[in-house]
Amino acid sequence: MGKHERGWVEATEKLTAQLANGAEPDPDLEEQGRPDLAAALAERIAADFPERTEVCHAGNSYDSLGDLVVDVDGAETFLEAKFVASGGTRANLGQDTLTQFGLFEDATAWSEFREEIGFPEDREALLRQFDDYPDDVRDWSYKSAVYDRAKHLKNVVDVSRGQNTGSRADEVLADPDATETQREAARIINEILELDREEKLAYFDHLRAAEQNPRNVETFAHLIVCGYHTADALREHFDEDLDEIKRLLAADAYRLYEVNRNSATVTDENPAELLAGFEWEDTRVEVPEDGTSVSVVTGPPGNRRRVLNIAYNWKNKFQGIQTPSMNVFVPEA
DNA sequence: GCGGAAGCGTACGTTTACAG
DNA sequence: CTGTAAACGTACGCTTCCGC
Repeated sequence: MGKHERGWVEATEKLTAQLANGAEPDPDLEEQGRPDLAAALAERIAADFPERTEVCHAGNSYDSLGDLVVDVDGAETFLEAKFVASGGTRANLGQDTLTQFGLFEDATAWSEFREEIGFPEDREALLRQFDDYPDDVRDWSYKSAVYDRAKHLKNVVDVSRGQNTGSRADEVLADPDATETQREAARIINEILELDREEKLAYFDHLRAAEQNPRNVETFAHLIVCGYHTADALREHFDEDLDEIKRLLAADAYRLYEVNRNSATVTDENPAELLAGFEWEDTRVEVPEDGTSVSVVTGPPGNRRRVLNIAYNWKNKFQGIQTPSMNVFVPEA
């Protein structure tokens, strides 16, 4: 959900609370929010908590977890509500999230690491090897100079929608009918892909050598599993709330509700079940020798479990070009 | 046990909004 | 305008399943 959508989301959350309390819904909120989704969620809360005495909107207040708090005779359950357009609860995070939130001590951020090893210069040198760029590609003083040229190389090898750029480059190189220009573009694409892979492996070597902060790793994992999927949400809850989250999970007092924006279907998830059997001991980020994603693992040697997978990716164009990012997945089983 | 279909997790692309 | 975060879409490719 985009940051631009906070407005209607919050209005819808507040409406949900009013409806679940059997109160008259505020017309302003009905105007700003999605009354249909609020009604669906309120109905579901009513069904799940028939003995409720009150539902409060917790808001985005920094000292409260969840979006809604259901009171049943003084016992509170915290609900995090997500309004989604399609399935999947994965998070996309900024490229430097793990170092920003102190999962590693004294480790260089990914963005900074690339600068230090001269990745941008190496990439530029590779892009400069092609000399048939159109006139409108921007000057090297713009970051977009890289994007424009990469885009052009993709056009030259003719990558179709959804096609993996590297596989297409391989096809071109294997095609006896490909032109020299196409081969040159394909070769450069592949060299940049390789450069990026090397860069990631080198960064992982760096991460592997760094000290970790187990408490921060544990906090990060809990927040992700509990539905805090944006940098802002992580920031709001990072420092203070781990113990509270663990208390709520142990007391089975925390739920995630997902409302589909199109169908108004409500599904729920109990993070406590997702984490059932986890022993929060020796929690750390496992950084593989040969991959481009890391895992948060926890538990003693005999009962080591994977909590999250975190992939280091670039969105847009192809790997090594435009938007470095981290995709977070909760492994299925 | 073999080849193809189906299922599924992930890799990575596009779109959109917004800050500066 | 440029740069970027985040939501969302989609298909690759690794299993697993299944008919033979």
